Amino acid sequence: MDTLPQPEGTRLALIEAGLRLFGQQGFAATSVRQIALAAGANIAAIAYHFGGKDGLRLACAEEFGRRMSSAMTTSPGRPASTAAEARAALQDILRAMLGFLLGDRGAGALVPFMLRELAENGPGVDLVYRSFAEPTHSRLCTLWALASGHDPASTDTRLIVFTLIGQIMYFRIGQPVVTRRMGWDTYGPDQIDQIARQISRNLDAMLGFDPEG
Amino acid sequence: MDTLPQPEGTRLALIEAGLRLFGQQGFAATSVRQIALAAGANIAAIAYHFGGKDGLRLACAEEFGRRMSSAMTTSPGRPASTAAEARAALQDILRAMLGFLLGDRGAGALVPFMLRELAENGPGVDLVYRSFAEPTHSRLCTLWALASGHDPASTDTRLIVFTLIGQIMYFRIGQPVVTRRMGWDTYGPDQIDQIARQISRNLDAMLGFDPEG
DNA sequence: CGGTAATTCAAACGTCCGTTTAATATTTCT
DNA sequence: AGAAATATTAAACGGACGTTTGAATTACCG
Repeated sequence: MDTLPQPEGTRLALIEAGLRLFGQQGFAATSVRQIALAAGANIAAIAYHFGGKDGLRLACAEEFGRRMSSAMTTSPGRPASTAAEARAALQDILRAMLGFLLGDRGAGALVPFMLRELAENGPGVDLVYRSFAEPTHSRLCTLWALASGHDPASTDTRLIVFTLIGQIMYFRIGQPVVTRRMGWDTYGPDQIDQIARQISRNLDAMLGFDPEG
Repeated sequence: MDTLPQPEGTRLALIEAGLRLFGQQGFAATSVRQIALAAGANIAAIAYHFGGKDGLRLACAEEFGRRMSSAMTTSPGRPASTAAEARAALQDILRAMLGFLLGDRGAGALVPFMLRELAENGPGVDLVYRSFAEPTHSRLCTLWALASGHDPASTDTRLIVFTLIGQIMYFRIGQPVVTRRMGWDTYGPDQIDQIARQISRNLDAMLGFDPEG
C-alpha cells in the first residue's frame, strides 16, 4: 500500500476505459478485450499493470475515490453559523447533488460507475462510502442540525438526511421509470430545475419553514 | 403471444432459479449451468423451454409481473374520500412499501430481481414499470391529490410522489451505505419502524399537517 | 554508448460460456 | 396398445473469456 500516485499513460487510459465501461455495462458484462480496445492498449497490459481484471476494478474504484475526494474538498461553500444560513447551504448542496447526479457535465463516467458498484455491492463500495457517501452525509447532518436546532449526531438526524439524499438519488437510479411516467425523454435543464424546486419545497416543509411568510 | 398460463414443473423451477440468481448476481454474472443446477434441470432445458438465456430472462420478468400484479390487486385498502382518510391511506401504503422492500418476508427474490433489472435497464424494466411502478405511482398521486387538495394529474403532484417513493427506495438500494452509517448490521423490525416513522413525519410535513395540533 | 529495467506486443493457453445435437424417456391421445 | 407429440438427457460444439508466455521494444541511467 504505497501513496497511490496519479496514474498516467497506459495505466490511466485503462482506468478511464474501465470507469466508463464498467459503469455503462457492469463488471461482468465488460470484457478485458473491450477495455483494452477502448484504451488503445494491448490485452496483456491489464494483467501487467493491475494483475488482472479484478485489479483494474479496484484501481478504478481508487481513481473514483481520488476524483470524488478532490471534487468534495474544492466546494466547501461558506461556513454557516445561523439557522437561516444553514438552510440556504442545505438548499445549495442538495441542488448541486442533483446537478451532479442528473446532469451530463462534469460527472462523466463517475456517477454510473458509482451506482454500478453500489448495485453490485462490489469491492469499490467501500471507497464510494468513504470518499462520497460518508462526507456528504456528514456535512448534511451538521447543516440540518444547525438549521433545525436538533442534535447532529442523533439517529433521527441521520435518518432524515438519508431521506433527503434518497429523494435525489432515486431520480437518477429510477431514471427510466421517472422519465417515462413524466413523459420526458431525458433530464434537460428545465426538468432538473423542476425537480430541484420540488426538493427545495420538501426541505422547507421538513424544516417547518414557510417560504411565504 | 398467448395468454401466458402459469408455469409449472421444470419451467417454473427454472424461472424461480432465474429470478433468484439474476437478482442476486445480475444477468451477465449468472451462467445457465448455475441456473440449471439450482433448478435441478438439465442445461438444455433452458434452450428448450425459453429459446435461450435471454428468453429465460423475459420469462422471469413476466413471472415477476404476474406475481406483482396479483400482489397489487389483493391489497386495495378501503377507498378514501376525505383528505384525512387519504392521508391515512398514504401513510399505510408508504409503510407497506417500506416493509415490502426492506423486510425479508413475502418479497423474496422479487425485489432483488426488480432492482437488478432496473439498474441494468434490462428488457424487464417495461414489465417492472407496468406491473409495479405505474400502478403504485398512480394510486399515490390520487391519494396525494385528495389529501393535499391539488390536481392528481399535475406535474408537481407526480414529482412529489416520486420524492416520496425515492425516500423509501433509497433505503433499499443504498442499504450497504445506510446500515454502515447508522451502525446497523441489517434492517430489523426496529430499524424498519424507525425509518417508517421518519417517512411518516416527512409526509405530514409535506402535507402541512401538524400531528401535535 | 552499453546495459539494465520497464513496458508493449502477438500469440497461444486452458476454461467456461451459451447453444446445439441426437438419442432416450415420458406423456397424450386415438 | 400403439403412434405422435412432448420432455429430458448426456455429450459435444464453436466461440469468447481472463490469463500467461516469451520475444521485441522502449525508457532510463551510469
